[in-house]
Amino acid sequence: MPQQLTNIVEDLRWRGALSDATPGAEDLLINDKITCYNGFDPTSDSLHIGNLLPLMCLARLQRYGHTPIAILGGGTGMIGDPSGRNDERSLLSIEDIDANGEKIRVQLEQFLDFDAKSNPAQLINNADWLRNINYLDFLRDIGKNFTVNTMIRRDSVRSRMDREGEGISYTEFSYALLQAYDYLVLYEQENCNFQSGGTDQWGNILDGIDLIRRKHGNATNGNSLAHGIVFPLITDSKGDKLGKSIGGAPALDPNKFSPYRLYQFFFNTDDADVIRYIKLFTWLGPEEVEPLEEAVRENPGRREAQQTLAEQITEIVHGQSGLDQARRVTRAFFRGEFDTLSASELDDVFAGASSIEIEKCDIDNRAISYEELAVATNLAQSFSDARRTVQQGGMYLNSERVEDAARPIAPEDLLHGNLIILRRGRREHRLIRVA
RNA sequence: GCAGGGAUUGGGGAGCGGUCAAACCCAGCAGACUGUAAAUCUGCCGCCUUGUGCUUCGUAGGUUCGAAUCCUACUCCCUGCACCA
Repeated sequence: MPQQLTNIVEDLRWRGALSDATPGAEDLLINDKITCYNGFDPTSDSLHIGNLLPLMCLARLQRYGHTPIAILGGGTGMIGDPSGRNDERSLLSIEDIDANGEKIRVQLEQFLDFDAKSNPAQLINNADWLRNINYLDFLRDIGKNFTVNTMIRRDSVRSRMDREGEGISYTEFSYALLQAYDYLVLYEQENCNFQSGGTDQWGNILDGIDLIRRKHGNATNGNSLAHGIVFPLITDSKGDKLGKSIGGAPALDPNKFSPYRLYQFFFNTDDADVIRYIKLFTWLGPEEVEPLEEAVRENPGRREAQQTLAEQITEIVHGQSGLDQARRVTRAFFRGEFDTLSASELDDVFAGASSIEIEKCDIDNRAISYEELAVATNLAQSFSDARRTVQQGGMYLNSERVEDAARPIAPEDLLHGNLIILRRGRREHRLIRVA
């Protein structure tokens, strides 16, 4: 009998999404309507799957009637958060920050409901207030509330202080004040009394709460006026950060990381991690997840849970059309269903899988070798790599194992008269269109 | 500032005049086994025109028939000490 989730706290707990919360926070989440903000850094021009957890949690809060605020760090991004880093950041130009911010704004908008009647989401850029700060005023009003003694005790600061050569710049050292100030501003202007974030944000969040306490005192019951909740750092069963194995977290921007690739990324999740990820990253509840848990146990080979995870996330991030596309490409590559696809569906596959074009006459003249194509499509890093892999039996042309890396591509190799599929190993595919 | 130590192929880390494209470990890739999994086993893991081939061992020079290995200068890092406070 699946358990029932009757409130947001039970929900988050069941998902393993709640790592810590300030005293009294849970009571408010259950019995009150709160406003919670979460910051997103414009350090890159796309959100990535590491942002999925905070994003989903804001969305979950909204579904339980709370009001979410997504903060775009257009101001804080100019300084750089030292949390969780062991080296000084290089500063981004304002133009880059703003350009990144615009792209991220668009991505954020799809996760939250901005038209809800009682609790519409908000998207705010902290550049609005941070960029106009007067230094002297800030030192007098805000800086006075912080002691350096406490600040240097933070792990993120201390680890950098201990390093002789690098150290931490005054700029990054000051970061904590800015984020605390954000919280104060949001508390005063938006009635925002919750902040969420990863565990690495715990210190920053507490700083903000403390600042609000100094300015506004405590609630009548003695608890803080402001609260914080933090999410665990998501690692796989080997202890690696999610996405680390492929060298960096997959981007949510379909142009940087196609829906197909996102689908595949999650489809390949280990049995040991898949249920945990479903709970963290999808809307599915106990009644859907428990059967999947059973499926992993009883019949892991069918990969029902992995498929569900991949489908759910792809749809959440890229919508129904993105999911359809990912599915079509998957079917085409892994079941070789090219014959059954119509011309327009084929176009869709081309769109969903990165492809390149080559000239028909080069095929007719047998002017292009397999290894050249493999390198050109980035399937192999170098000719040596291509040959090596061929030698090891890891390269395929249209599902035929390639014996000779130097073999030319000939007209009879074309599928549908204009299509070539390269494959490396079991799941790395490249599509080549012949024009 | 003084005195020592160090910078090696993605990471860690051997090598200290030829036998070094450079041990070993991790990561990565391919194959086998499977389930587009994990574990395990095998192979690979600088580049190319596959060769007594080419370019690599912080940067620039030098010594030598020959240097990652020796010398000089420079850059950066680490450890002591001093200076400052």
